[in-house]
Amino acid sequence: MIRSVPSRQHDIADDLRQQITTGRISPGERLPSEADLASRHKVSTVTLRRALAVLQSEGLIEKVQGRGNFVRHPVRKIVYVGGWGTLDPRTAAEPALRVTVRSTTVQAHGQLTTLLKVPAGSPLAEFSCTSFEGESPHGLARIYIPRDLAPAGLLDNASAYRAPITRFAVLTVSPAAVRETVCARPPTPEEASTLRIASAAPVLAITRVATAATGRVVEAALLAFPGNRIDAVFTTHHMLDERQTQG
Amino acid sequence: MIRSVPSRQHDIADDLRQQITTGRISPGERLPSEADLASRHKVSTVTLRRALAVLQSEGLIEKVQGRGNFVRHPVRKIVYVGGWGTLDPRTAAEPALRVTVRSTTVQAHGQLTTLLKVPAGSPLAEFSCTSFEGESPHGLARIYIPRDLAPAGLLDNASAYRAPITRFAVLTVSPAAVRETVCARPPTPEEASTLRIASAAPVLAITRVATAATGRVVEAALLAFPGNRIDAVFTTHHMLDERQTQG
DNA sequence: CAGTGGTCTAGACCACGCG
DNA sequence: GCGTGGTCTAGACCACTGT
Repeated sequence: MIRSVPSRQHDIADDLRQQITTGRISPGERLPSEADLASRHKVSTVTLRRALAVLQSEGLIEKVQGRGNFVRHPVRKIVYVGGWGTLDPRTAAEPALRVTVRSTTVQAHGQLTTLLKVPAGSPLAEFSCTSFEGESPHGLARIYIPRDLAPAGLLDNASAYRAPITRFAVLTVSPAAVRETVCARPPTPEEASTLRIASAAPVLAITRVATAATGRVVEAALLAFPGNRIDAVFTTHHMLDERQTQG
Repeated sequence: MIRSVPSRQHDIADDLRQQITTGRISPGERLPSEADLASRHKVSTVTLRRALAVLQSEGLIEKVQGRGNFVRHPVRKIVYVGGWGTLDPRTAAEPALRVTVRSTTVQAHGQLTTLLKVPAGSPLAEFSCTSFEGESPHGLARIYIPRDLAPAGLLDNASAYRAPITRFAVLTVSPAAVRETVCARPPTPEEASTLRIASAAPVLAITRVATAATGRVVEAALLAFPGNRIDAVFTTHHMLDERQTQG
């Protein structure tokens, strides 16, 4: 058995997890201070903090320096719908989320030149998006579009734009192809603080490149979500020109 | 500035990361013992171990109890190709990987009944796959197929099966639709030990459900990869007017 | 200011791997 | 047995948040 030596930190994590999932501690509520919890469970602060780190990596609690540890609101998993495709019913039923959008113009550099296949220095419209679910942020995006393709209105009045926020979509036309690359990685310091996750908690990072029928790349998006708060769903339908042996 | 107080653990992590990425410590090589490193950097063992945890969560090192900390082989990112689609050129160029496959018959239960849309207790063929890149494991899969759809030969002679291993494909026919759900989460204890990652290091978990044209679910696969060692790529083509021909 | 989390120390003991 | 990593302690000091 792997758990032959049940570590104190996991015992405590299990105990607190129980209290959270059974509702004995309500979402939004503050946990007792770490010093309290440590003395209650008769462990050192280091051990107690490791227990909390487990819960944080599971997305159950949120740490705020100087204020305390808080139970996150019920893990209503956000659904990211890949492929610019049809909307999942669950997405349509998404609760109201707030999205802040800030748009600027930047020059292509580094990775962006590769993704967008433009020379360095090309003017790009950059949209920095952060979405919130109530208080807690739950998504980050930087979307880059060649300057001449950016919808004019957006640059002036970004806040008026109401988009399918789980996708951070800005384009108004459907591209011919979308390639999305997904990986799990530790958050950058900026992401960790913005999303209120631990530097140990993974983010689900999605790099989305949309290409027009002409082959021109019309959008590159760098998205980051708290790994435990999102499911990215990709649906692929196969044309019937392939052999279909299922009766 | 976020780094106003550059923590010792990050300084050390940065230093070691430098030595690893510049090749001053070779892949496969063992790092000095934690006690050594701690005294060299003049930090406590706890702090040094936190520094190593950072590198581990980045997939740079591998900890082996009783033996030491080892530099992982160059992060050759595995590419998981979603959607049962055409193979990415990079996938075709994948190095030889070893895959172990163990097949058994189980009865549908829990989540499986939902995924496969079969009643509890239905006979399923289960394929437990582990793939290795040299020494290090880099992927886990459990694939479930309704018993009557399982290729007969596989059940008897699984080892003979050589499949596109980055996809853990078992089906020999293309399904009509594939839905893949991706999330990042902490590994289960089993995954952590099999993949040799920390319990804090995220796995990229992919749940794949393949459906035939009839609507019958012909496969459910639960995949887990070390988050930092894989990119999952999903490509969606939109054929609004143009009938695409891949190629 | 008091209370909280964030980082760190200088030890200790245990479990594992290997000769 | 010995060296290794894994867990833990009982403090300490700093940075942040609120009053």
